[in-house]
Amino acid sequence: MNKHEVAEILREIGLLLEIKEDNPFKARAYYNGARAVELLQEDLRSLVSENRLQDIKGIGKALSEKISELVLTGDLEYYRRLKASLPEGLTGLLKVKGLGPKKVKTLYEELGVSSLRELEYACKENRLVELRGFGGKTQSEVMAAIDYLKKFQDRYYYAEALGQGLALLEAIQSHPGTKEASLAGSIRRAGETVKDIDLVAAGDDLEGIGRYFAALPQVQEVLERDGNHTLVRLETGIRAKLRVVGTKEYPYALCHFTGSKGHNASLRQWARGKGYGLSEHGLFAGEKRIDCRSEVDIYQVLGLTFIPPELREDRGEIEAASRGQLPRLIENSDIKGAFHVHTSYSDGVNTLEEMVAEAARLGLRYIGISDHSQSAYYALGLKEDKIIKQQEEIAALREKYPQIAIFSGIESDIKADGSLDYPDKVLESFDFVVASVHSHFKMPEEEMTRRIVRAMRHPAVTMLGHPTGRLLLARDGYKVNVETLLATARETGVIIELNASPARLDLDWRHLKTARELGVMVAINPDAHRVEELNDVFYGVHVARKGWLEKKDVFNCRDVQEITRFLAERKKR
DNA sequence: GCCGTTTTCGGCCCGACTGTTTTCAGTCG
Repeated sequence: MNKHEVAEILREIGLLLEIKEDNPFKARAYYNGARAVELLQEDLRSLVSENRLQDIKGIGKALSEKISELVLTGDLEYYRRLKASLPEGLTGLLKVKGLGPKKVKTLYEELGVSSLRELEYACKENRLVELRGFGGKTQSEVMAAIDYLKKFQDRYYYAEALGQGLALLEAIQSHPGTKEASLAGSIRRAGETVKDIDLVAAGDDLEGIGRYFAALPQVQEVLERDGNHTLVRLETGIRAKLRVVGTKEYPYALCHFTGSKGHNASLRQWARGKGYGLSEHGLFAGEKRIDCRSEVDIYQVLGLTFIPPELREDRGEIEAASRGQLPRLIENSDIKGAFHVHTSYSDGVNTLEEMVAEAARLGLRYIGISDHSQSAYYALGLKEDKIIKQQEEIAALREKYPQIAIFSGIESDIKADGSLDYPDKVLESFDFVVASVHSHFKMPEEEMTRRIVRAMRHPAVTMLGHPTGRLLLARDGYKVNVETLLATARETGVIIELNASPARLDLDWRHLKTARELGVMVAINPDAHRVEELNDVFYGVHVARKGWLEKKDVFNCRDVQEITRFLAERKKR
């Protein structure tokens, strides 16, 4: 059992303990333990076998024993008994706004409610009002929350939210009363999906700015409105929330409302350790208020280098900042070219020349064309005659567009047994090969991992495309052991794709950090099927930043000579 | 359940909000 699975179980134990109304601090100890395990730099298994778990802050005798049991046997007696003592699905009730562990416990014990459906029914029967700590309002809130869950549980792609967020930001900044303003929340942290657009602004006329925001043309409905906080639904359906504060409070409010929740908690804990109290209103040393003009100041007073918003996920960034070891994150301007581009030879909308011309217009120094391979018949995968034709056209375009290097490649399906889609001789005719899974998604994890590892070991393979196959907001990826894939990448020199399509953003940023630590090279690929999608590469940059990547970790930040040399040398192996 | 240049016992991040209370518990971000 790996550290993420262990952390997941510790976290669930915390939730179950809260519902069982055990000591709340005991539950917190499990949450802290989960976090500590997730942030481990060292191999969990060695810590267990060398009996050193208790050296880690947040893990004492009891947790150490439980973690060992999980790692060694893959099971935990305590967890199983705890789970069996409560009905399955009870934790699902926590998703209802207004319900926490205590109320869930009451609902279960008094009414026997343990699922959303039962809860909905109990509300209709007017059963909640009689419960201690509940009342008429709670019941109607719960009913509304269930409706809400059913209707509006939708989240949005980062890419679609970002454009709208920036438009709102620009509008707020243009208001004469606005002194400063910024995106906040998960959209500022570049989360792969977001549920709403958070904004924070500073000015003297709090009321006026809020009113102005609520009256913007893209606002369809004002959902909540009071002194300094305005929640609206935009025409597109997405919600946007603006908070306006005084100029002095702005840096603290921005920091607070940027989150993440975990980062805030850890930052406050860190501040407390330094003798400060931190909240969205200020930074205090006892009664004395410290004056900070910006987020940079706040972090500095706390002995930390500035932590870019993308990194504020409570994954070791505070510790790294305290040691001055935060990465120097990649930026849009570091991108020199783009691989994994489709054309009308297969399922792309634009022609080869149109894609090349657009890439040149964007100032890219190279482009890597990779249409689908022959067994991807649904995507008009290329038969050998078309490959020859495309390669001839590429040769001609190289003459016509000397300002941009064009690499000829293919996105080869990884077949069920892990073999590739053409004979070696054909594969060798490309400058590069992206290997991707497009079929047989439902294999068991071990088999899928073996399949992909076999493909990665093929000498013609340059990159592994969308490593987990997930489609955000639509389907989970196939089951695969990403750690093994990364280890294989390290061993074979295969580049791991960060597929920058807004619906994929795959490999997930949580794994990118591991890739970086292993020294695995990452390519930020737009997987473009039309000219506009070449720009998607920049959404990938946001996610790469979230994964702690620097310019040097990213293949397509290299200049064209380096790329040419790299690809030539790989072919010689 | 964990932890200690404030503590080996008595704390554990902070503040706002809500609805239920009659001084506060629970939830949220």
